[in-house]
Amino acid sequence: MTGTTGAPSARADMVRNRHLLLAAATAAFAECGVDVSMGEIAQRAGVAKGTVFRHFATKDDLLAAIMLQLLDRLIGAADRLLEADDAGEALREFMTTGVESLAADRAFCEVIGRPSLQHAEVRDAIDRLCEVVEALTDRARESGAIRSDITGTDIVLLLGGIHQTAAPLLPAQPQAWRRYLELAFDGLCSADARELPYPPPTVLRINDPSAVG
Amino acid sequence: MTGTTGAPSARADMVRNRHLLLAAATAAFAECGVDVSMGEIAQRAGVAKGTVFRHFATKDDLLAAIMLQLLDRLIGAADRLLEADDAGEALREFMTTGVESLAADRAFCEVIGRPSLQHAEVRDAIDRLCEVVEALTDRARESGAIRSDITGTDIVLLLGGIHQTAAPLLPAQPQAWRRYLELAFDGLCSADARELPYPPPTVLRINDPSAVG
Amino acid sequence: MTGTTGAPSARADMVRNRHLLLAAATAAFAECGVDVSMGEIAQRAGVAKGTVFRHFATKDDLLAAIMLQLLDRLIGAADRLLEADDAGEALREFMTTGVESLAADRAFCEVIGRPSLQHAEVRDAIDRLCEVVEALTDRARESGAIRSDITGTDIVLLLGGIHQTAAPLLPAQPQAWRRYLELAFDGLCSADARELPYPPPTVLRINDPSAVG
Amino acid sequence: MTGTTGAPSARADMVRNRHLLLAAATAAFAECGVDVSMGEIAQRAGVAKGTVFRHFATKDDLLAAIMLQLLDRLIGAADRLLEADDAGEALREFMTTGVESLAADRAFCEVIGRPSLQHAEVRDAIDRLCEVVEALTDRARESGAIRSDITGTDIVLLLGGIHQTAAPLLPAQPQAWRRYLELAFDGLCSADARELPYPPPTVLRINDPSAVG
DNA sequence: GATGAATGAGGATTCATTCAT
DNA sequence: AATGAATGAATCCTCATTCAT
Repeated sequence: MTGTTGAPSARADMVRNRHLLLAAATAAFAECGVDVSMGEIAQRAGVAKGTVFRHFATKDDLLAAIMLQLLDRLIGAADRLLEADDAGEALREFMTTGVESLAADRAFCEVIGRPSLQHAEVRDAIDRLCEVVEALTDRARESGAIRSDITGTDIVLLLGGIHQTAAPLLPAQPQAWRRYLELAFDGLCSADARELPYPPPTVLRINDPSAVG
Repeated sequence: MTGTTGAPSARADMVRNRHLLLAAATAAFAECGVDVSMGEIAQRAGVAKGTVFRHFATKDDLLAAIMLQLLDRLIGAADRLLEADDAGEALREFMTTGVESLAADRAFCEVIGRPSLQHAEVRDAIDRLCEVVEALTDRARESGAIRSDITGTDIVLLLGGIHQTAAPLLPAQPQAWRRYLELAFDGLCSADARELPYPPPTVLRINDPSAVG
Repeated sequence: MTGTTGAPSARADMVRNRHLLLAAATAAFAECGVDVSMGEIAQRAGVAKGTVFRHFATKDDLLAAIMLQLLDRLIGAADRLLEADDAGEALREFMTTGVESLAADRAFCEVIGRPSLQHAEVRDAIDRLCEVVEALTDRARESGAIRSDITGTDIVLLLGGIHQTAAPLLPAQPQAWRRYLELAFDGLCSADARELPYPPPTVLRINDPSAVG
Repeated sequence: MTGTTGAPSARADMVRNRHLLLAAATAAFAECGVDVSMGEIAQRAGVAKGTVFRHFATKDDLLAAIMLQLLDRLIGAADRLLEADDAGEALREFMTTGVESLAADRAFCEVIGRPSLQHAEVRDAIDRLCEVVEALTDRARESGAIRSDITGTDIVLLLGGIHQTAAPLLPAQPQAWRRYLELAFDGLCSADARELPYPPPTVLRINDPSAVG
């Protein structure tokens, strides 16, 4: 019956702190970029600096945890949309969710290529995301909703690209990404276009020069 | 007879150092992001730390100088392409040049929204770039090469977005951006698509919340 | 039973460090002037550089803290002497204490007109000092111990002046200030002298050109 | 006939530059204190930084040269006043000149105890100043204008002390030193006072602990 | 002799991380 | 497990001084 007693156990406190920290860090990174200090994050979470390090041994670990959160959310969304009737619409919805998530997070662009993304867990999550999006994309392709030479990894990559396209506008026009999402989607649909000039990425090994794919 | 003397003047050395520095800084920022230290840049350029500051009073000034370099290159390219016969092809060529330039520069994404971009010169260069690309886009639109609801600022923004899309792949596949450039271009051409859901940006005032355009 | 535990608490250590730092900084500023580096001060206090900044956010804050220390000591001394029977002797004693305190501090002269003296706390302390010394002076004047045209602010200013007079001698003759204190006091007592040629300062707003008093 | 030709010789230029520099440095030190940079001084003098160093090998040398200038002026003044009829008035006039000179120079107080004052030339000038002021003081003492236990070195030291007394007021009340000069003079005249409690300084070896006088 | 570019030691300050309580 | 004080490496930047032209 652990967890049902009135007084919060030390364990429960820890869980709560972890959530507090994750939330505070997400907000801090989103607003200020990856250069926010651990001190600022601790302050936002209302805990002492030492507590941050008890939960996340290094700043990179914290960053990784946040990325993991985002990735898990996306994986979940993609998973659910696998059940949808209209495969094309499902893909579009997934991308909407994806770009919207990124749009709230100034850190994402900065974080690409940081050591944090070399955390095994993050890499695994990216792999899983690519897999499920691959499935989503297969269905859309098979249903004729998108052209034939688009892969799931393309879709995953486009999320960041679309976000970046709109990024400079976001402070003034927080919804501007919708324009570029649609534009990208139109590209994905143009069935009559000649084939894309460069082979699709097979694996997504971020910043890993050994993965000459 | 200026410039024909054999011995390098102090002035000539200074110009050389400035070039050395600009090159070293471009490379350093591209590889390591905006957080490379001025010391690292000095070392790469083979000069003392003080010399960096003699040429660029602050780190932001150096960053601005580099951005200016990039912007000027793009402005020049766009200017020249204004003379081309095939307006659609000209636009595509401009975008190719643009994305290629960005692809060499990891700092670009990070730099969006930094104070350096509030340097008047940088803002002016962005304005000029938008203007000339607007002209380029007008011609392409009028010739029917691209759909009617695309503006020059869209194009400028897409440069960064396309680059970002491919960015995670670049260490392993340095040409991967070509795929996403083509994909984006297909989007620009899909004449039968419904109109884009969000109005085009009118001005590009990076990170300026007052510019609700 | 607070304070009776054997092991020194972190808090107690901090207080000790703060005292160590204040002492080290006072000595360092006194010996070397305001240009001693924070590093030197840290070293003298036997702590790391970061610790100095944890206690005093900027060098000016540290300087202000030291000045505050000195001022508080003087205010306390003046306060106590307000109770003395012989008003003239009380004033003389206060000045003795004052000059003696300054004599240990080479930084005092340099610090006049530095931003640190614009710290509100320091200004307030100077105001308070002037007030209590004004009272001390009033009593001395009323008792006929000093001439009629001398104000408390004159006295406060004289402290620095007497110290400065002897300053060049202090390394070789640490007590030399006593000679000039006595000389100044004789000036304060010369009842038969004609009135001083320039009006007394009303307020002491150090380095504030707007305070044309 | 050197120096009478129309075209300025290199030598004449150098002399002019030296004067320019001395003037600029005096003004700069007076306004900003000893921490003005050599660059600022060069700029004020309208010459390049290298030129400053050709004339004054180090910053301390420049500081010494300026102090020398001031000391020479004071020596000259004292010399001339040796001829005056009223010995007491002559001393008072000398002190007026002296304090006035110091009042224009924020650097003076800061410079006491700097290595620059250990320049042999500066020490010699101080010795000469003390000598001639000693003579001036002797005459005043003999004429009964001042008390018997005051020496020339006392007078020289008082110059700095009187200046310092008024220093905090000078930005707002540039003439305030007159008040404290008069006050000091009254002290010097109080014939009925008991003897000063500490022996007079015999030599003035600024900041030289070996000169236990 | 004058110039001003280059040097590099040194300074204030920040911040991730460690550790005693 | 939480705290927050201490650490010290790293950063940007300044400035006296040197030196090639």
